[in-house]
Amino acid sequence: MHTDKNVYLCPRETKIESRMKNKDSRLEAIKMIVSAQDISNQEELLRELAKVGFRLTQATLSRDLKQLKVAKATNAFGKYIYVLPASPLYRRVSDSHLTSSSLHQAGALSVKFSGNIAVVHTLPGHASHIAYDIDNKRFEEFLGTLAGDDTIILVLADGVMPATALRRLAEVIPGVG
Amino acid sequence: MHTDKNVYLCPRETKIESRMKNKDSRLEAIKMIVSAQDISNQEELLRELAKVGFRLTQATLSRDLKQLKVAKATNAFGKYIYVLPASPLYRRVSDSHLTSSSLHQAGALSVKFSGNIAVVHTLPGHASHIAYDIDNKRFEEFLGTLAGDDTIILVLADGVMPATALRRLAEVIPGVG
DNA sequence: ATCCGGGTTGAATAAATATTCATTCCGGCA
DNA sequence: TGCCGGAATGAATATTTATTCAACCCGGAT
Repeated sequence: MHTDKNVYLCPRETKIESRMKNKDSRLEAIKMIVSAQDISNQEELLRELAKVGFRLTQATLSRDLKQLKVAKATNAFGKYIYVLPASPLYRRVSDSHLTSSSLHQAGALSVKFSGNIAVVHTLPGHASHIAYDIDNKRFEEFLGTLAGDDTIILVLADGVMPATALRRLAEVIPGVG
Repeated sequence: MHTDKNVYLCPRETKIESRMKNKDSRLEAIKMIVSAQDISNQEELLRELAKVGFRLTQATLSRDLKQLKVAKATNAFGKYIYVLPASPLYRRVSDSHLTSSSLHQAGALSVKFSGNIAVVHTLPGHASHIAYDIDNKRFEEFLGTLAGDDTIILVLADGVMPATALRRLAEVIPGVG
């Protein structure tokens, strides 16, 4: 038995729209709750949803979570919690790496240019680490990096001069240039 | 009945060290496998581990995953997969809604061009998957792709315009362009 | 030596979660 | 109008995952 037809009274909305709205707002509520508190399982979440007026079964909730791509993870205290997929806008910023720059000085060996490509050679194993730091700076001059073990390929934006690129790289790899 | 005492023969290691090493290398293997391929459930992971010589039960695997904080999530294609916490893909966010443009849906975040190179940024961990899809299309316009964790470098054939490349990419990444 | 405690594990089981199946509610179309 | 198809949903069920319990191994303290 569905309750939708009783829940939405606005005469200007078709029932389909009402149901959509119902589901959508439920999904919103789920996101809200999951991000606001530690939810360990679906029953718990069901209870929270009930508090806000959403009546649904575990089956539906499971489908909702799948649609929202909510994941079940373990927090620092070994407790299971649901987490939202991270928005790319809030990507993690490297903290510890950037400070220990003297390591990088030893890590990077050379930078060479060809066309719109720069190739950075590093000590074996250091490439992804350094590339990670470069990425986190989000320089407009660099479209992206791709790291192997001891080599980074760095794509420069159109029209960027090697000298400019070197200046940017110097922020990550002191001693370069 | 445990098999540890039969498994490790090196006389220079104490049994405790052996067991630690065993578990540690097993955890390493788990991280490796989980980051390299799409694992949907623990049985699947058990089979992969068996291929590499690790014998353990689902109970132990469950504990390992909890310790590693591996999360079960849903990928862009609605399939359940395990993801490592190291990737910032899953973390707690409080304010932001899931800005799910269709780009985002497919795991791709942006496409930029420079000269004969296109750089595709993706959600962490999605690059090789998307690159794989691009490769499978065997577009004449693309000479090849190279994928890292969240970046794809795509080499365009001579004379191919960004607009053309975008049209091709749109076949793989709905919403591009 | 003997006990105690912490850590690891498997088997069995409990708990949690996903899916199947059936139903309802439309909207579109012949 | 009546029929078809798709979306949403709940109940029941299947599947998956976590935990309980007992056993074992060791190291250190008594």
